[in-house]
Amino acid sequence: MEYQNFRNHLSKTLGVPTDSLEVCSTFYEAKAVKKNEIILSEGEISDSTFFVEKGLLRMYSIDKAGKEHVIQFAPENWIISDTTSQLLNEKSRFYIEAIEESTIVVTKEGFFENLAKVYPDVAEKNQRLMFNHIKNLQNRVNSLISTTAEERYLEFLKKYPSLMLRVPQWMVASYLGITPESLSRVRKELANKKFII
Amino acid sequence: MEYQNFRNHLSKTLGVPTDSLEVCSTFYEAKAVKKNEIILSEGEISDSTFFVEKGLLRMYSIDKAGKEHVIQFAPENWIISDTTSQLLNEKSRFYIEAIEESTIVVTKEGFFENLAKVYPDVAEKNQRLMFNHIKNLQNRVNSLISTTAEERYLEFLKKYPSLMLRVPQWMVASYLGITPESLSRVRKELANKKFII
DNA sequence: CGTCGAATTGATGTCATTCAACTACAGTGG
DNA sequence: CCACTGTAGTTGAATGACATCAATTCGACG
Repeated sequence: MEYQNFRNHLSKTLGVPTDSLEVCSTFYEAKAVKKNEIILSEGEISDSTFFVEKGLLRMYSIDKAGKEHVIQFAPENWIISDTTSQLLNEKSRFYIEAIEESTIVVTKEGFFENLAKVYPDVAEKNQRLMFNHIKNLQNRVNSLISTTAEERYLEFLKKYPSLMLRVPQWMVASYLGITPESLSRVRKELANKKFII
Repeated sequence: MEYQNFRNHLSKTLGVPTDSLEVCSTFYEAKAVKKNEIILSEGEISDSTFFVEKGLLRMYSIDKAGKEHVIQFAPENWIISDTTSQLLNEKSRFYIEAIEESTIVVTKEGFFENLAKVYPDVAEKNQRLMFNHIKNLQNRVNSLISTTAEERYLEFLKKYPSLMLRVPQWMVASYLGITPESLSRVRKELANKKFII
């Protein structure tokens, strides 16, 4: 069956039956994206959300100096979107790009509303997901203003154990808010202290 | 009339008439809080949101070393709550405290749901507010990983022009993720460059 | 007026950046 | 199959940004 992860995820997080997708089949479509393909660019307005069926995406910004800064990674079963662009109808300040060859499910405007019509508690469950997102962002802010690069790296390893193996090191550095060189040194330090990596 | 700001705010952001509050009057109450009074502590579980009718609140964390880190300020007409504690039912990791003597409106669990029953598009409008919150947090993360202390200070001044006059400088430093000493020097630098403060 | 926290300032230390050089390795085209 | 190229990662030396510690001043308020 297609969209297996998508179905399971919706079932698990929104509490709808796995065959519930038929009711809003016109509101989503699968898309294969190649490595390094950009599916959302700065300045675009998009009302889509992207569910990662397989593969790995990242969201990042580019500053005036031309440097990239990773805001978020999205491996399998994650939903990623620029909420600003999506609901507030503003131009996106971010890029979303595939780090690996991926399969994503693009849900269009109205998908969740439509699902909510048939399964009323979808709206509430959906809200819960958003709260979770806010929680993660608050944690990230908190950690950025209160911890060192080394601590943030250890947090990252703990929270996303397998991601380090799939994401280029310089992107992780960017996510942590440091340079690739600094991360390299942090890792060396940790290796010396016999924290195995 | 009481709760003037609260009514106006709900009317403006949620599109309900200013006299609509009667329908859910059992779901909120005003509260006067003194300066330095803590209305939510780490470890507590709270299903309330706090609307600032008058005054100024802040949300902050305390790290292992005992240092405070300001996550957010909330002046008049802001809503502040620990979303984690509120909807995910986990213990709060933050404190919420009054910086000035304040009047707040505490809305209890069910307030928005109840309002939404009578005014159906409240739910959607409410979601929009949450997206806005996410947008702000993303901006903050982006700025923390990509800009210097000076840039962040200037951003802060631009975004919250009057707040600098009401918030002790060391709290602003904490919000920016630097020490009070550093902020003092940043300000001195800017003064030299003839950016008037 | 005296006290206490806030803010400033200086001296010094630490962490992370920058720039540059070098290695390792994967992908490309001849 | 090998040479060429480009990107990732590491390392070193110098620099810069911010932190820490200590001393002093400022200012609000009882």
